[in-house]
Amino acid sequence: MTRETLADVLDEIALLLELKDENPFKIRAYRQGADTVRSFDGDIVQLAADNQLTGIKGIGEALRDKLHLLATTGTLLYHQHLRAEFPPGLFDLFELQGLGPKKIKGLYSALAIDSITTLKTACINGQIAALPGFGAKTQTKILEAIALREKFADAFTLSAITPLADEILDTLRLHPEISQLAVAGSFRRAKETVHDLDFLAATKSPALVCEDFTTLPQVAAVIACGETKASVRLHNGLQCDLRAVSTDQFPFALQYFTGSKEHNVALRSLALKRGLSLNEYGLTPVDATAPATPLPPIHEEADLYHALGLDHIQPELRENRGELEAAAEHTLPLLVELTHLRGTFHNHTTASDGLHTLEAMAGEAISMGLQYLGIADHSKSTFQANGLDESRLLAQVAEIRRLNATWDSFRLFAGSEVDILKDGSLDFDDSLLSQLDYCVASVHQFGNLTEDEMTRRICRAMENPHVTMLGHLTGRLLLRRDPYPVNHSKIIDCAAETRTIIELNCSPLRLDMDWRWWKRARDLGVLCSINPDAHSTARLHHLGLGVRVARKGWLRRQDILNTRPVAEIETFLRTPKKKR
DNA sequence: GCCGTTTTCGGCCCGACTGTTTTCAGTCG
Repeated sequence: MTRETLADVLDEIALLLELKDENPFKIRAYRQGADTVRSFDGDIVQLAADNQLTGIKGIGEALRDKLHLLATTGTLLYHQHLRAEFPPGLFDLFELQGLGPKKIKGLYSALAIDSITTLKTACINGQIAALPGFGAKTQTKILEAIALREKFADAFTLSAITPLADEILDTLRLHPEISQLAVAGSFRRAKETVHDLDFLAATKSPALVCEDFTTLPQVAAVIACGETKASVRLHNGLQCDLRAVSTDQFPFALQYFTGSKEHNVALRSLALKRGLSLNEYGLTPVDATAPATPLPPIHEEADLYHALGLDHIQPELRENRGELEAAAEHTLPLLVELTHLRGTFHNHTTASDGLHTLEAMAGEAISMGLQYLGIADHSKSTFQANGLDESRLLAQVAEIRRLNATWDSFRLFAGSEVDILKDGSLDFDDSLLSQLDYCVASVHQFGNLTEDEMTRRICRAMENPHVTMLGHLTGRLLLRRDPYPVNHSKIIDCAAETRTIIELNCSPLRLDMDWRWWKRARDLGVLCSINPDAHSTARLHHLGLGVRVARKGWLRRQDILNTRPVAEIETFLRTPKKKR
């Protein structure tokens, strides 16, 4: 039983209850339960098995008992019974844009439509347009949604759409009727993948701005265009929304459209407790007749948070994972910034599978204003990446020592990305590792082990006194390859115990360890190293992406090894691991 | 189903757009 399974079952129950037209708040409770399970800091599967799920916000008696049953027996009768009422293919229909529970249920009961295939056939035969509540347009839109799903099943990674977002921002900035402009949504919150881009414009001519937005050269199709809102689909399949508001409304709208939905729901509840109603246009007293305490003027987002008695919450933190409570108690973290970084570890050169030489990589790091750069080419077992054997590694170490003598205010650290073998032993023996400045240990093979085996294997590697840090913890490639199963809690505990640093690998497809685990690691005193895993000079610049993700994980300057100046790093690496 | 500085019952965030409607339901964010 895994955390994902627990959460998926709760989500599926929510869907089934929606189909049954159940109480929407009950449905929400299951959804929130699923979110809580996914984001819980700790071994929630074990807690559920031990029936220890008490005092967790969002999980009450009913969910606690159901999760306990699931974790101990692997199934849940309540879920099974609900499931038996509907065919399994119905779930796929929820992925189609424009179809929700009501319509799906209507399709099922009227035409026995129970899969995307049967739906497509019914559309082509014109049966959908004839149904009450449906029509010709709906039928066309369903066919479009099916085609869209076939073509673009995936979300987009944060880094993949950053240039596109910038491009559109640059164009919109030239619009004479737009006075303020921003991207909001999950992009602004630095989610690792995003489904759309949300643009927000302040203007006196909202309808005109919306219309002009739909004529951008990147636009392939217009989904909707109204007086204050427009939605388009770009040529690459990405949906982009624009909201046009007044200058006065801008800070409220920016907060609102940045989300997350969960953060906003919680924030609006908080406002209600203060007798205030919050929406994208303003903050107003619920009871207009009651004597109003005057609200401070709100010119920017920070003013809005202050008006609700909170410290300003940075966009990356707005996931309803404790940031509202921390803002009320004035204990929000002072988040790390790109300018804090002094160097970075885990980078490749032409010696293994990198594109650029030692000198070129060092040159780029120097031009970026860094004080040091850690080299960590692959070890011999990763033969497909031209991993270095003992003699080639020692030659590289000698070369690094020679180069270091040529610089006054920059240095390379000689390391290795040493393979963690199947049993948790390392690709090089201790006598060789002890000659390096540092060592990154990573898994590159046998990704199909069980969670227990994988966790034990990684923990064994961390117990080695020469392993400075753990590389890309789960091996995931966003939207391409699932993470291999590991018990994050146990690995973080082991890292704390063995004083092993965990890498935040900021290669755009990895962003691994996942941001959801960093706060826990940080609280246990585990240090983070933001590493680009750069295979070329250009990829060193992914450090900026790494900082955004680190911020999302609540990390401060002091939580990150490579914010330290070079002299401190030298001392740190010379200090025996146990005393670090 | 969850929750509590309106506390064990009665609330639970809020608005825009579309399509099929003739006053509004459904979906989305």
